Amino acid sequence: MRILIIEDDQQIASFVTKGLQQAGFAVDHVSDGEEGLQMAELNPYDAMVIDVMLPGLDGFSVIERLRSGGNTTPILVLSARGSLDDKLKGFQTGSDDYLTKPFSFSELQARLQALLRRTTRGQRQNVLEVGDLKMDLLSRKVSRGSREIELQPREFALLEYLMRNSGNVVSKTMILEHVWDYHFDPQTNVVDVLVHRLRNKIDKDFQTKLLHTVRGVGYVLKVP
Amino acid sequence: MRILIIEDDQQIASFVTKGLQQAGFAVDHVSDGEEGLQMAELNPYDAMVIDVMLPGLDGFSVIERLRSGGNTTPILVLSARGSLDDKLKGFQTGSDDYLTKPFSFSELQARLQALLRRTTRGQRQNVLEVGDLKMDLLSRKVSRGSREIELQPREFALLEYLMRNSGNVVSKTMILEHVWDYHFDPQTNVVDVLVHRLRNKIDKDFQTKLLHTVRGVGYVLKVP
DNA sequence: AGCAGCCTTACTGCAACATTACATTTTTGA
DNA sequence: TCAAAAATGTAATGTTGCAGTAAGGCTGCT
Repeated sequence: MRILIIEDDQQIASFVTKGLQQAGFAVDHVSDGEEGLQMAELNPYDAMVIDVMLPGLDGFSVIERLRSGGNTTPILVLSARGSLDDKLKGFQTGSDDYLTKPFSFSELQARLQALLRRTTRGQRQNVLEVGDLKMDLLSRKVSRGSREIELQPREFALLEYLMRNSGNVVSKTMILEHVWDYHFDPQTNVVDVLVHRLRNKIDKDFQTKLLHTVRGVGYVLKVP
Repeated sequence: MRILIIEDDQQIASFVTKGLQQAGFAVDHVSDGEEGLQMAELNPYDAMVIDVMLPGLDGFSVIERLRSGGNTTPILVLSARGSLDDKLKGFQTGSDDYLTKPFSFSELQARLQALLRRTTRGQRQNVLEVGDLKMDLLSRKVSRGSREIELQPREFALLEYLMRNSGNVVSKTMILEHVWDYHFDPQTNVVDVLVHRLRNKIDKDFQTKLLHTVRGVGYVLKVP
């Protein structure tokens, strides 16, 4: 899940950014409207958090320009307390929810997740399963059979990608794009190494292997 | 479900009263402590929402007198922002949860419902336990095994938060919000330092460690 | 056999976390 | 009310472990 935050207050921005990262989101943060607009147009975000008070191009203008450009990404607006006009204007211009400062992080997270749930309507599940391998996306816990498995962040991201595409072969290039956000060849064997580490954790101690390599193509996660 | 609200600020009172009525609760509202006490003694409420700042008899006195009279109705305390003392005093005097102003209605509703869920099935919890670590919320005493542990207020608040979420990872952001009531990034390592101090007291002299760090995410309190 | 593609292992840089000392704020008690 | 003591916050420094790199071994295909 990729989130873009456009907020000029460094303290709030840092707080929200770190909080969402710790909750497992991939977060980008910019401090002004112009830059935000560019980022939003260049990358496919699952949601955005936009402050209305911004130097230069303000939040509403950003939203207007995004929407008129055909962008339908869900947007959570941050505004100063008690300004009802802001709220109305927010909904009119095409945002999906708002939050007045000061807000609590847990509330922001709750609303953001509600927004994501609503817009992706049922597409995304909270639990992925392949054979006896289970992954809970909310608690970020992974288990095989009755045994819990501890994964590092990168390993988790890789496994998530493999599980979302289970049954299908995913190429190294695709893995690099989705797990590392690389759009070029790193000229190293990062993927190989990570696959190896993941195998040690999910396949090594088990009879039936789930992660198979397809020579010359890539990898598949499936029951044999 | 009957709820009593003791709150002198008319705007907040009206806001909360209407909100809860629309959510299907039967709500009574009074504006001062004396009257609240009488209402609480006369009627069987499922929960109460009490402001600490009240004209005449203040909120804490109300709670104290209710509790000493044998009343065990769950209580949600409303207090001014950022006053840690209030929180502690709140728990000491026998309230069950607190909320600092300004708060959002959805948060109040969520906490109230959590309170009702917690208290209606089974007894109200005055003691939290994780492994051999015990915390008594009323007497504010903490022990591990047979050994008593002295904690500072902040340490106590942190441990309480960890214990209430034992088994789950809590992020630093969440800790900042619930233990410090910060809604921004302090840009310092307060949390790290406090965790270290807490560890010295609850884990250092013991074989099995309970407080584990999850790199990049936060901390968990659990038996390994 | 030879080679390309993959696996395995060891090493290392860096960021996150732990630890410590010290400064500041708050509380306490005369 | 003031000063000592306690509690909490800040910042500098030390440590650890994840993740990226690269070298060398293995495997299966032509």
